[in-house]
Amino acid sequence: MAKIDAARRAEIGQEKRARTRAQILDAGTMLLAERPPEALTVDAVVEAAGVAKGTFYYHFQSIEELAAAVGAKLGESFDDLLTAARLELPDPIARLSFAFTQFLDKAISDPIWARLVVQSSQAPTEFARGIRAHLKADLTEANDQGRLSVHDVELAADIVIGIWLQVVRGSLERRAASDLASQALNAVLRALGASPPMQNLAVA
Amino acid sequence: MAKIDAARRAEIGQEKRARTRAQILDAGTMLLAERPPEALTVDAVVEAAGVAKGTFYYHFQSIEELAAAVGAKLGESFDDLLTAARLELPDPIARLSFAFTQFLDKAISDPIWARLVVQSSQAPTEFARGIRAHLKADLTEANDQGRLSVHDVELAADIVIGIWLQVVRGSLERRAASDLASQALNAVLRALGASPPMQNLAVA
DNA sequence: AGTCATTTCGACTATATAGTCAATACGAGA
DNA sequence: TCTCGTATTGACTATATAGTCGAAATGACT
Repeated sequence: MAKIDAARRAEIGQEKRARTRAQILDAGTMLLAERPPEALTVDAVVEAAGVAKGTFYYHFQSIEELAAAVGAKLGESFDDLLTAARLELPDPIARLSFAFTQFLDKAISDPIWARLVVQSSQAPTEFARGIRAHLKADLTEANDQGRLSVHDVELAADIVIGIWLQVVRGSLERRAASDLASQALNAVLRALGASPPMQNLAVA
Repeated sequence: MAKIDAARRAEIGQEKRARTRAQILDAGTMLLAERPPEALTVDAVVEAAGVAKGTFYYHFQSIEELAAAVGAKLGESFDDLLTAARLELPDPIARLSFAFTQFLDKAISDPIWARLVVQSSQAPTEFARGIRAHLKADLTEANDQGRLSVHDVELAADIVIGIWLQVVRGSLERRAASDLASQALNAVLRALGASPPMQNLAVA
């Protein structure tokens, strides 16, 4: 007897636990891509994840908590797409353009991700506010440099986000044209009254 | 006895019936402005409408049918805002601009309507397709006149709709600036690469 | 006041979904 | 093989929602 290493025991379970949690999270991701959280049932999740009902409640307190976890994961995916750009591009419009294109390319190549983002855009979540905050920072900087026709930053953000979201919706319903991303980006820049970033960056 | 006029009887009930149906429709409109149809329950509707459950099923077969009726009513409200413009404005860009502004003004002055439209934009309904069809017709005509930079009509439609929807969302969360509508319209026209309509709208 | 087609009501049964918990399975180390 | 902390299971109770239906109310007309 004697030695009962609690920490070790917890460690042991961790892998199995993490795997099951990931299963549930993936199932939730898939389901939340096609319906709003209000219409998501625990039964549907456990069936899709292939686990028992009790297991769901062992990992999450409620559907809302699962939805929050999915939202957090989604937020990370956005950060992943951005980190490279944020450091290397000093020009705010170039940064904005790069991010816009990155996100759009991702949406076109990963429809489930795209559907999830579109669904999430309905009820402003934490990650959505983060994205908007970054965008507004870039827009403010560009505006301070006198490079925008739209001086209202909130409106400018709505223009960028609005076009992006609707173009993504369009790409989910119709086949996306090959030059859709650059076409959409140009439209955004024209809408903002911003000239395209000077030199060609890695945008092309 | 003798005379039992069935047609007359039906006519009698009509007024009461119409009133109750309108109550349910209004309640459904209010509730669908704040949640998606998948999350709407019959109990919630009948409570909001102040009628018994059986009454709901006497008028509608299901929540989906109610949602469709609300959608149809919404479609009519769009048509009402358009009919004046459609006949009097021969210029497609002027027409588009007028409609955009009309819809935006309506959204700003009627938040419930705005919320309902935003909610409805998630799952493309019949009326949404109608709006888009009209828009595409105007855009096609303008493009045929060589007045657009965006030649892809689907993309052009997504730009207009996307900006509109997101600006409406913004106006629901923040206070709308006084010149929001014209600012947004100018952004749309720039995005499309269309010069603003000539001076007076009454002339081509 | 009486008649009767129409409308409304709400109690009732079905079913679906939420949330709990005692029992079981798992698996690394003794 | 056995122990024991952790993870998983699924049957079970609660509650919520769907959908039905006989009874009651309504009101124009006689």
